[in-house]
Amino acid sequence: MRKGQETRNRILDVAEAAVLQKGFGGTSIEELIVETGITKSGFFYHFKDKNELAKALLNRYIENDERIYDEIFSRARDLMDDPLQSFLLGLKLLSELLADLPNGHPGCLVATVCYYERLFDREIQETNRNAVLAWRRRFGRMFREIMEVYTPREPVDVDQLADMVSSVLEGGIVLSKTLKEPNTLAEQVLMLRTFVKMLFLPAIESPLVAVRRDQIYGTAGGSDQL
Amino acid sequence: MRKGQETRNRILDVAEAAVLQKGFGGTSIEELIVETGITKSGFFYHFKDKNELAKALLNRYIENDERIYDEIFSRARDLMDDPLQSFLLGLKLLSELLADLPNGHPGCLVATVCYYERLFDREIQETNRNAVLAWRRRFGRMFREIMEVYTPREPVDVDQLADMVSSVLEGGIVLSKTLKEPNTLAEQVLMLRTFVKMLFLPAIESPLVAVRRDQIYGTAGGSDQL
DNA sequence: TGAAAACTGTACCGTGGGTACAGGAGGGGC
DNA sequence: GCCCCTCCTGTACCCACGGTACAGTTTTCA
Repeated sequence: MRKGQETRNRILDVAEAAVLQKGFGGTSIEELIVETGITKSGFFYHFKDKNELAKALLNRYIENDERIYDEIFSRARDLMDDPLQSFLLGLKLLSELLADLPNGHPGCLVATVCYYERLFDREIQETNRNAVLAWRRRFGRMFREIMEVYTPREPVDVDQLADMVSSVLEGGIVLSKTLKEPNTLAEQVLMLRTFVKMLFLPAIESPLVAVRRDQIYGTAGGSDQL
Repeated sequence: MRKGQETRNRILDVAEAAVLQKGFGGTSIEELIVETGITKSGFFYHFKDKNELAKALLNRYIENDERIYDEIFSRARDLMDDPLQSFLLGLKLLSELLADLPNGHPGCLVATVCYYERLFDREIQETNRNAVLAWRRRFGRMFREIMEVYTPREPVDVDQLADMVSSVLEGGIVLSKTLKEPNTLAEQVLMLRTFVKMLFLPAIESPLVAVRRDQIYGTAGGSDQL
């Protein structure tokens, strides 16, 4: 039982890398079994067909993705008490993590599935949709918390704001991969951070404003701390 | 000569729709010739292999894409004299155009190629890279013009800012397609517009602005003008 | 030690990408 | 009226890949 899981995971590891580079249609089962070091029969013992492989791949990817966001933003939450500062720190940590990926971000499976949709069954499409909705809820929750304390400079819909985080990440990955510039993704995340900062931290300067708001958030020194 | 081009374009039309839904690997030549109403030999008369089809598809897509941006932003330029107002109008027009697409945005071929890269030759990858660089130059040019008149509230790199436009578009497409919510893409573009607006149109209202640069950040009340 | 789990090996099928030609319809230029 | 060129059709064939079927073998662990 343990051995089986191990092999299964090895297949998934190899498959994930291949699929992110070549898409599902471009990845052959043949190459997966060669690289994993098993036989075709062995492969079909673990996954009854390619669709089932995709399902397992996507679920594992989403779980891992969620875990990373959990870690980063809960760490940021521990370090900063203020929800906005905590979120801004989270974005900074995220951008650092992305910048440290040795070969750049390998790609997002959600996007891969999105551009392959019609060949998968409803279940996978629903899983993918739910993953994006989970991002919306995650970041939406954070922005709602922020909005309990801060008033945005411009009127914004919380869900749309939350989606902006996902958009910039997905788009940043595409740009980074296409340009073969690993940094681009990290830079885009920092750009998003600038957006959020500007949206909630009014430029001011004017102490008149802050006083009336029964909260004064002060930051010292240059404008680019976490 | 005219007849040939016509057939070729029909193949490309069918292929583009199919590829955006199922990826290159998921699109069979068989289905293309059935839907186009030609024979296999006919297909290979126009394209010597799938790679050449991809090349033609990508080039046509990019050309069309550029044409659309040219139209939108030059129209905006005609209507507004100020570079910032013109750009903001352009984003508005773009979001309206995207919102009016009957079945939502069909997907971006640049992203499709990006997630399929390894199976194409260097030429296609370079074409794709150049398309993204062209976006960077296009929007970068616009932001540089804006910056001759306006000073951004936060220090930003022009190229990174330009890339933000591409990121939000690419990411918005992925979200929109995955969620099956056509509006999401248009909303994301408007969100980006909000970002640009905030970045260049200083908050306003306090003539005291910048009194003290070693600042006190407060939160202001309702502040939702352009 | 024995049953279940985790495979291997072999053989076979259909589909799809691709090649190789041979030939035919239709139009334009001479 | 003929010829040539473009734009195809038809046929036949090859290999890679996804997938099935199933019999047999090794490994694991209770």
